[in-house]
Amino acid sequence: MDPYSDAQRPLYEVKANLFKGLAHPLRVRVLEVLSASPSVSVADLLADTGLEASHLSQHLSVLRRHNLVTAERRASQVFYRLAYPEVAELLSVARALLVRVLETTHSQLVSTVTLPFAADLATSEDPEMIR
Amino acid sequence: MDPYSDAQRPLYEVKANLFKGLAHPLRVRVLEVLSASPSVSVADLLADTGLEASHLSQHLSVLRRHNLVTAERRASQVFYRLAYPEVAELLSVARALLVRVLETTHSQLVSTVTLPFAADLATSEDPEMIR
DNA sequence: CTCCGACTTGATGGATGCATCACACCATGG
DNA sequence: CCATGGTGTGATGCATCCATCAAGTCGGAG
Repeated sequence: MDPYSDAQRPLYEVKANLFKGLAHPLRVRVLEVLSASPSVSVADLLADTGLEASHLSQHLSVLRRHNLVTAERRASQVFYRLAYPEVAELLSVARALLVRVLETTHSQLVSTVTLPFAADLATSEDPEMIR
Repeated sequence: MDPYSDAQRPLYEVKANLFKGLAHPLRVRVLEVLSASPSVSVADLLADTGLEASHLSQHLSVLRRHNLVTAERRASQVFYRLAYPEVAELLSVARALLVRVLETTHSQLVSTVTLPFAADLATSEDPEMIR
């Protein structure tokens, strides 16, 4: 990513671009693994994800391009780590949000399912609320 | 989003899906505006973003579907707000990460540009580091 | 009731991302 | 030097997302 152009674009565009880099399950998985270890070899990531080497490499390339990870070659092996500890923080906050979402929507769904008139109650709680 | 299927999918998939919902500049912009106000009318969002109504509506639909915002109709107007305060927190942490990235990459670029031998120095700092 | 402003939904062409296979590059041992 | 293990890059068909226009729905005033 060109640091000059990032510095000159609106922050919401730069943020959206960051989220694009994060918007694939396997890339999130890789970052989670890297959050749990200081440094991980590509071989270990291959074992963890079950991906073919070139497939993982493509995803790692995206992560590198977004400055989310750094790569270090040691002999014939390459090791990856998070480029910044803030990446782990971001994943952690995302998790907290999802837990919250899940608690809320799941409890609503459960109450709808288990109570015979719950559908009516749920509707009358906030009749103006469009979901 | 189906709460049951989210509860049953791996967390990294659910996270990635969340990031997909965030992966467009205008959706980030909307969330930022909503982070700054308790409740914002669609008309205000239209004015802020400069979008055509149907275009904004499509993006708002994505945000609703991802449980990031809630909508409330009052007479002929609709008002939006963040579904959870954690959404603002996530944007804030993303910002902190980007600031960090920008500081780091920008200072590297500046040192490369301003010092005649800086390119050599930057290279020898960590010769094993692949960027 | 009709009309109109506000907003949403549907359809679609073009842009971008993903998965896969072939090939390239690097490091090391024989 | 060649062979091999480890990893990265390029090309491409298919899937998904984005932007845009047309049409639909809701609420309220006359």
